[in-house]
Amino acid sequence: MFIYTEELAGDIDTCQYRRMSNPQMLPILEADTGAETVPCCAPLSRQPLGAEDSERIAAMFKALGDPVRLRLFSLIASHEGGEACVCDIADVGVSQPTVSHHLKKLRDAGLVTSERRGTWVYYKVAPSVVAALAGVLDLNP
Amino acid sequence: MFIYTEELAGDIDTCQYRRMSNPQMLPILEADTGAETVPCCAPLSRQPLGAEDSERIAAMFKALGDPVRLRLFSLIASHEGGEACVCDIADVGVSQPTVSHHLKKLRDAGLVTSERRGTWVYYKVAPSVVAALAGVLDLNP
DNA sequence: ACTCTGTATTGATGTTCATCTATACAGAAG
DNA sequence: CTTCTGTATAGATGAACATCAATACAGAGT
Repeated sequence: MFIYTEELAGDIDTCQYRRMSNPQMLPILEADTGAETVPCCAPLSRQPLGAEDSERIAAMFKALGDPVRLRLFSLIASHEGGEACVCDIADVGVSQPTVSHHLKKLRDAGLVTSERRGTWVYYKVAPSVVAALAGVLDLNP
Repeated sequence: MFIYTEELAGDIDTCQYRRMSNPQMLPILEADTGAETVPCCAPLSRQPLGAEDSERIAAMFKALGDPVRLRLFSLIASHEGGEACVCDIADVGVSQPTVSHHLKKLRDAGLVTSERRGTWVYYKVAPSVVAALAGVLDLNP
């Protein structure tokens, strides 16, 4: 399932890996930049997370830990191109300011990025961040 | 990455799937029973989650959304056999009642199960639940 | 300039939550 | 039965959070 760079495995918590289904290396960079790459860790079944890694990764899980945010995220992810206008996904049963608040939280967690195009704002998933999160959960490295 | 039962895909949110890396079907059952099987959904990039599915799955992400709980979970998952005594993982910087509190939350979320053996209590991961969570995050179905 | 629509921010409010101390419970060993 | 150790529960407290109404901001069109 995982191809894991063994030279880093026992050395430090933060290390590189790549998924077989999405074979791209993930260099270590800042998460909240919304860039292509993210810092991540070995699957949880490999080695326990350190205190700092736990903080960083838990923040991403926490962002998905609200039903409204998870729904918004899934609406973005399942939209064509992994991108959606706010106007397309705003109907989740809460007020418009609350939708905006939750989208900001998803953005701050590095799970989505936003871009204004004229009147509308488009949100898209940050694929490698999410792949890294899924990788952390992988129990069969 | 995913083999997805297409006959259910467009029909309803809750549907069956299996992972290629862990090729076992996951029939639909209760999550908090701690059983082998869990109810889960298509990857988020397939279709948006419904309101009820969002509640259920967000509860699992929320359980991993605290640094202490994520560390405890990783300590359990990375222990040999995916199982650990509380005494082995209790050193995460908070008091003993707080550790117990967090372990209960992980158990209530269906992510771990617990078993008393004599004086000690052992916690182990619920693998299919975690695999299902990882599957939900998969962006390349 | 003015207005209209889409999105973000501010400030307030009630709820949830993480944490602690104190205490209770369970099993083992005297 | 009593004591000791490991784990869980109860209750309290301060912080974080989800939500909303009101308001501000940004572009587009008239």
